[in-house]
Amino acid sequence: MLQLATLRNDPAAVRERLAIRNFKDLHLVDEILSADDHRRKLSFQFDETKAQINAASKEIGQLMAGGRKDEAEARKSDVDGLKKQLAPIEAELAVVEKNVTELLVRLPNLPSPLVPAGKTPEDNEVVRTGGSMPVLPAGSAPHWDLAKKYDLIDFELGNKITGSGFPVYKGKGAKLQRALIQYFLDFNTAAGYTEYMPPHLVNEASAYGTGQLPDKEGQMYHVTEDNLYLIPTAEVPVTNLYRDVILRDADLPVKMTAYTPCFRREAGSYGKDVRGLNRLHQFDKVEIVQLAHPSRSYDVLDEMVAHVEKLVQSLGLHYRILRLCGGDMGFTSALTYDFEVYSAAQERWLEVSSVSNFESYQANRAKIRFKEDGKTQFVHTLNGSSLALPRILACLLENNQDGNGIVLPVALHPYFGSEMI
RNA sequence: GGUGAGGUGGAUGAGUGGCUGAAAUCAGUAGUUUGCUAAACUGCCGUACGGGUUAAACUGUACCGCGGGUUCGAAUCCCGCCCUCACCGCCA
Repeated sequence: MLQLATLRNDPAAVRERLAIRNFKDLHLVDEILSADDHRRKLSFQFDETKAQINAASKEIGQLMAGGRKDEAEARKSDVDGLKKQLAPIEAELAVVEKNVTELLVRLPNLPSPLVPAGKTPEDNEVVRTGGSMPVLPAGSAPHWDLAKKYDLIDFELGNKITGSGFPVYKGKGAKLQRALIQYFLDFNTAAGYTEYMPPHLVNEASAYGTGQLPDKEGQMYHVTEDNLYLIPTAEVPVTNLYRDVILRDADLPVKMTAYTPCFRREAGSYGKDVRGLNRLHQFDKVEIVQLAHPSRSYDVLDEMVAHVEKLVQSLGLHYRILRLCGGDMGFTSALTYDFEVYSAAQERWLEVSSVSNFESYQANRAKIRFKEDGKTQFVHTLNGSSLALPRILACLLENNQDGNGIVLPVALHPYFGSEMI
């Protein structure tokens, strides 16, 4: 969530920034400020009254010790009166404090100045394009046909044992998944990211820490029996490794990478978007996460984008990098770059990575801080996919089909053990 | 799942009603000194929200797993919850 100080310092600027992402409830800014004002007044009253009570209590102790019982009793009745005053203040303060937080959580992050105005994906800015447009031979097929032809993925079996959106990878299909995961992890650790294998279920505090709760409650699978959530991305457990931690400035940046399956309910999705590997309830992804010094976070973002770009390039895919417009950006992000690769058989771009700077928005929720020159402040958190597997696989299959099989990029040969499927 | 023990500041660990926001040790940090791959000594060293100040200094409140209760006063007593550990049971 945003820091109250940000709102207090320049509410007009906050409204202006929020307008970039077409945020409608701009009145929340003033509501929060006046609620906070109220909070501060009550808090002051509470503190003052409580100070009197504390002082009196101390005195009573001394009077009792000195055997001056009558005076002590008199002071006790003073305290009684103060406590009667305090009760309503305390009750109201609790309500107001809760109210301030609830309102504040409803504000999305402020878009960085680089974010273009706009409402829909069409308004996203193409930053650059790379690789070359694949030319397919006659009779080429979309990946769901190829997956069947080469017996790589069995969607029907997935339907049978779980449901749609839960594919079963088989034989070389399964091995290719494993090869991709290992290749991605090696690529990331070579760039200085520490590899983690986190739990795939998280508790409520973790889901709140990275902003999945309360906004995206319905998007996660919820194990109600134990009140745990299946992770929608490794970002959640990995970022939360540092929840409630105060680092030293010398510790920054913290660079982490993890492979995990990701679970998403994707309520409301339908149509050709969900065909084959395009949109799944369970998929595999390798994620990179960094905790950065605020003054360096945009350099770090550029570095992460360059890192993912090299990885995409090494797979020989035609790609483009988009700077998301205000209307298309995630709730918690300040600036997001999406990577899309071109699916030749489907003739459409597929998102395979999303690299974002959350500035202090997540850090404020998760209380991830660092100390510099004696001052404690929030880190900036960043993360990106490096990479999500299904759509990469879709493009690899479609773009590299030559009638006899699938020609794999050189980078994967040592991991897959052969050059073709 | 059963039984028992326990959750205190970065770590270890004292603290069973007021002198404790919390001893001591370690780690960290600033400095002094002697000097050689380090030792000794001294100071500082939790977080949040307020008041105050140009900024400090200074100062108030809350927090000893979480929530509630008893009391003039709670880390300390009571209740509920969560978690951890040990042993047993089960089991990859």
